[in-house]
Amino acid sequence: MSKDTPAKLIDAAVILFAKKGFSTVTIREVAEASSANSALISYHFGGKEGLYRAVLEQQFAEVGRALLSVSTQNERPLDRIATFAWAIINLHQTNPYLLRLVNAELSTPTPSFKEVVKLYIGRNFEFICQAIREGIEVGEIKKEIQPEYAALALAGIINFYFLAKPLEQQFVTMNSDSDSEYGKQAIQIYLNGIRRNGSE
Amino acid sequence: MSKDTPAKLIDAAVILFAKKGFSTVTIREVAEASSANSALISYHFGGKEGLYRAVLEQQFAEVGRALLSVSTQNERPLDRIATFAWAIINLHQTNPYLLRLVNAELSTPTPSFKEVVKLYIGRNFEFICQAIREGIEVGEIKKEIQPEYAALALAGIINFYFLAKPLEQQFVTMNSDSDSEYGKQAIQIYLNGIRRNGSE
DNA sequence: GTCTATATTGCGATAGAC
DNA sequence: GTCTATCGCAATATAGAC
Repeated sequence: MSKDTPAKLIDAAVILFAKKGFSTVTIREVAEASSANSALISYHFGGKEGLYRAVLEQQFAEVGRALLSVSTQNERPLDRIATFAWAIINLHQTNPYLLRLVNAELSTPTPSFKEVVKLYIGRNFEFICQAIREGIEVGEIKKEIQPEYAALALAGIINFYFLAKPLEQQFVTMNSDSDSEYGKQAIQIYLNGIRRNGSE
Repeated sequence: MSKDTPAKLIDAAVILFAKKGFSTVTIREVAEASSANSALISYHFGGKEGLYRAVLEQQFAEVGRALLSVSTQNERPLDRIATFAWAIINLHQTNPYLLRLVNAELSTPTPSFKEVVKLYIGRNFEFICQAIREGIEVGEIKKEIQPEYAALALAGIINFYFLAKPLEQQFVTMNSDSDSEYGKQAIQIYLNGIRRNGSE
């Protein structure tokens, strides 16, 4: 059995919205890419805006699933941070459109987006902050580190690479395992950066 | 004497393009914001696209200037990297529209963007790579570090914070010197992360 | 150089047959 | 549910007076 029309439309729209941004994409484009009729977008989703909302919901459902496994583990703080970072890297690899969609909303978040994001991103942010606080308490992490800023630094070092990939490819030649190679380097730099060294 | 029309148009367009992205902004909006006539956009810049190109050029001229002062200094590698990072932070503080303009183009660069940007960003990227290579040679930086990936990590740790600021403010309360506070933490983490420790 | 008025295009949405 | 045809609108660009 082949996919039904709403699913076909969403699948095509995810790619187009991620690549070109909401306003640049036309419903005729989406229709052609999904071999459906443009009128069906209004019929099934109430319009272009409704299709976009459906796309966001489908994509963010993935985030919740991916990170559920991490937060239930119980390693030591530094290891927990590394596990989390790899989960994010894996998420971006398996779902390359997610970050682009988020990015489009970064500068001027829409109200509906804010709600969705605050839930998913806020949860992750708190998870990392907590791991850092614990790390400081048990002496694994330098006590000068401020958990909130250090959490943002981790977000930057992991996410920016995937975000700017189209630009980066103009300067660095990348192959199939550049992502995990970057992950190794980035996580190593970050953990060494916050780790409390014995001498101190 | 008041500013001439092209300058007025560019100044208004910088803000609008940064806030809303190229396709969402209408020439009528720009005209109203700059108290000029919309027809003058075609007259002076040959159209909306030409105005956008002029905006990018004006903004990126700033980047060139900011980096110039850094690259002429001649510190040791790690200090040079720190000086560079602070210059970028300062650039974002004094010019909050720049990164938003870049961000809008991150996923799908337009032709005008590619030409202007490849020059400026490529130059910065090479500058950092070179500093890292030197740092490895003189034993200041771990030899396992790969210069290209480490340069991308620095870009991420510095730029992402400013990029995602509208989102971050929902989780962290920020004040006027949060930027430099973040800068201290981020640069400290990064430099400690790549620095060769004495024992090794 | 600057204005008004308009030409032209392409969008999202819908009416109505099937 | 899906199609064709079309409406209504808003956008860029331009022609032509001043």
